[in-house]
Amino acid sequence: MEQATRRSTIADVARAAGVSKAAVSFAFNTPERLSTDTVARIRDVAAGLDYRPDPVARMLAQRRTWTVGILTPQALDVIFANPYFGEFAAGVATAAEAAGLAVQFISPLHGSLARAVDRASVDGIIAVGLGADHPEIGQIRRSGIPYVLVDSTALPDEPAILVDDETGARAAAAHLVNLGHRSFLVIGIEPPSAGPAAEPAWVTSRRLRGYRAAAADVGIAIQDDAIVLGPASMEGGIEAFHKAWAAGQRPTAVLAMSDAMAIGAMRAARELGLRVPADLSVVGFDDLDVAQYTDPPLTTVHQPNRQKGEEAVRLVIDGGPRRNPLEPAQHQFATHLVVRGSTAVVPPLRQEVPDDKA
Amino acid sequence: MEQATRRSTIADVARAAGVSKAAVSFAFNTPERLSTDTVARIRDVAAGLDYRPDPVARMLAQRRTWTVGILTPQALDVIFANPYFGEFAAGVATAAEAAGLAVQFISPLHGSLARAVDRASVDGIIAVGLGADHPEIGQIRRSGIPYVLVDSTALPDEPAILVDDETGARAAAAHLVNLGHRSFLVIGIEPPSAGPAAEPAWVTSRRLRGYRAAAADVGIAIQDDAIVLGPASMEGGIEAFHKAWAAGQRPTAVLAMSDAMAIGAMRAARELGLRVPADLSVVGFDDLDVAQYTDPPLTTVHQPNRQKGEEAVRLVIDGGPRRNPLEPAQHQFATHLVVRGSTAVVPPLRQEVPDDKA
DNA sequence: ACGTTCCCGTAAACCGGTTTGCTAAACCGT
DNA sequence: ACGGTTTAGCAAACCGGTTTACGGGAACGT
Repeated sequence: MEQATRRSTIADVARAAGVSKAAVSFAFNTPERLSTDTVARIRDVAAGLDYRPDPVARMLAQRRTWTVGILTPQALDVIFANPYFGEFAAGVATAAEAAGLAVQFISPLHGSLARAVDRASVDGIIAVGLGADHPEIGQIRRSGIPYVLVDSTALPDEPAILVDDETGARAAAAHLVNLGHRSFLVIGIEPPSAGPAAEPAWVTSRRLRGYRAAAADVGIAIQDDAIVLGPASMEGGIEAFHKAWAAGQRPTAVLAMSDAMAIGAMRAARELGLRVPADLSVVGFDDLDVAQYTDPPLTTVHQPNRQKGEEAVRLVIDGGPRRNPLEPAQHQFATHLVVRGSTAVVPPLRQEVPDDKA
Repeated sequence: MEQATRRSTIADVARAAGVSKAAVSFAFNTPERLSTDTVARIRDVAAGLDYRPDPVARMLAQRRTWTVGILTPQALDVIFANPYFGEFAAGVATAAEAAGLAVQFISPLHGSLARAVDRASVDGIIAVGLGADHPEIGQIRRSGIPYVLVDSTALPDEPAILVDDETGARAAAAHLVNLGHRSFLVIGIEPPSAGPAAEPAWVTSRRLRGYRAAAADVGIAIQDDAIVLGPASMEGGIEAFHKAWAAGQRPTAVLAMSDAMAIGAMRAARELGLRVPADLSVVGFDDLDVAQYTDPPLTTVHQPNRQKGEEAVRLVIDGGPRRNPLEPAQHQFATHLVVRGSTAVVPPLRQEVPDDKA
């Protein structure tokens, strides 16, 4: 029982093969610099010692980590609770794998995102859902590491993946308006940290603008008390709906800013004896895979979750210090409404609500 | 516009502060070794240069990466398609964060898991869903890195997170049997690689044993043509059900080995005009969060997905070379059936099927 | 006044690779 | 036979930290 046998290093291999460390390195990385049989011999010896170059030492020497980080302001457990993130991460993973990159998650360490960023050894950062005013993005900007912002707002030339939230939201609300709905409940995503919920750039605000625009088209104003915020999860959706209901809201339609919350809202509504969509229409946002499998299938605003992830990797990869200035630093995706079964015409009894508050 | 300003190193700080590199290092890691004002001065200078110790160099010197890896035999995009994995990963993330560890995903790189493992710089590996015969786990064993096996089979003393699959599966099938069902379709998870689907240790086999045991209690045998395999995703469930249906299977109940597949199966059944649970009962496995939100809510076998992840981290953390031998290397979790709305008594018309094949 | 201890800080080795000259031998054409 | 070019391989610097061994001086005990 020898104790945890120290892994063999490049020096061991060099010694055993009677060559220099450099030769061993070449044998693996630049074989054409050596004669074929030397390469073969070295590789044999290496295999015999089952030598495996230490990835960390390699990273240090090359000053590349071959890793991209996904940065999130929330703890990973809340992040993973929302399938949206899974789909986005799947996209990141796909593109990363193609580029030979590993994926690492960076989330607050003992409450501090800054600490986590410091600890992280990555070649690029994909920051999702950080408000533009978030202090950490300043830290990242200074650090010189390539990064890309996702689902947040960015300076005009800052690398970012954007989505046309407003148009999508507007389509969602317009759809409901066309079905005769006039009484809405908006379920929004609360901002990650304690930041002011009203930062005009936050996703919630953008989508809200869309909702309001469509409502305004028929002379309806969405009051502040018809807006309830919560975490983007199914539980969050349940709580949000119950809270609104308890506060006396009796909407005929729900505009949820995330499918997870929409699903939760449907559930909560059903618990309260409402049928969806007969008594209550619900529209989500994201178009998750599951949205097709809920019952009723969820009407929602489609955004290309996986593609966003893939594109983010691409942007961050050649988004180094001196990017090709011809290539756009930002990539905006379109959104569109997908009508499924969770929306229907306004229930007859509620149809005539001449004024919002008469 | 100076070019990508090189980040300041420990040497820069040392020079600027008029001390040695060692002092700088101490100032951050072992401040008590220095006088308080020296520490303060160094920290000031460091802050001024916004010095941030290079995590990679630190890893090399300490020979610790402060990272755990989650190893999966499938590509990450398919992994993330199953919410089960998200919940498990959430558990891992929670425990990792508490221990100050980062989380990295290790999945096949250009088709090779071995290559991915070599590239990965982690202190411990959580391998999920690898068959015990998978060659890579040999590689991991040899590498000396602490690891823990999840959802696979392990040698008696090998660190592993286990789940009582058989009991849970048996409960699921027994529930259906009690409702009068006699004609089943089993939807199983296909093994990751091209390995023989029949490796007796694979999850699918364990759960199948449970199903068969309960069926045998009433003299029913589940034939091989009543078993259909597919990837553990909603799409996989849809395809599986359609395939079975096309092959002439007309079960009154479906035993799915994953909730994702169960949800897909419900969907497929509905497309074929079957009502769940009136015409067809469906039982899943996993008890995902979403299982509560499908309609009908899914009857399923509960397993503690998040806890499994948390416990895996714990095991791998102090599962180093010389673990405390008193502590168990393996941790087995119990399972139990959660009855919701997707199961009901067998439809009257199908009630009398005297012999399986008369 | 002197040996001992303690405190503070330094120099240098080290972690395990990669990469940059550089040299000695082989090859080449004339 | 000879200068010029390849080719194959080596030595050493380097990446950016951590850690061990050691030394100088102040404080302490007697």
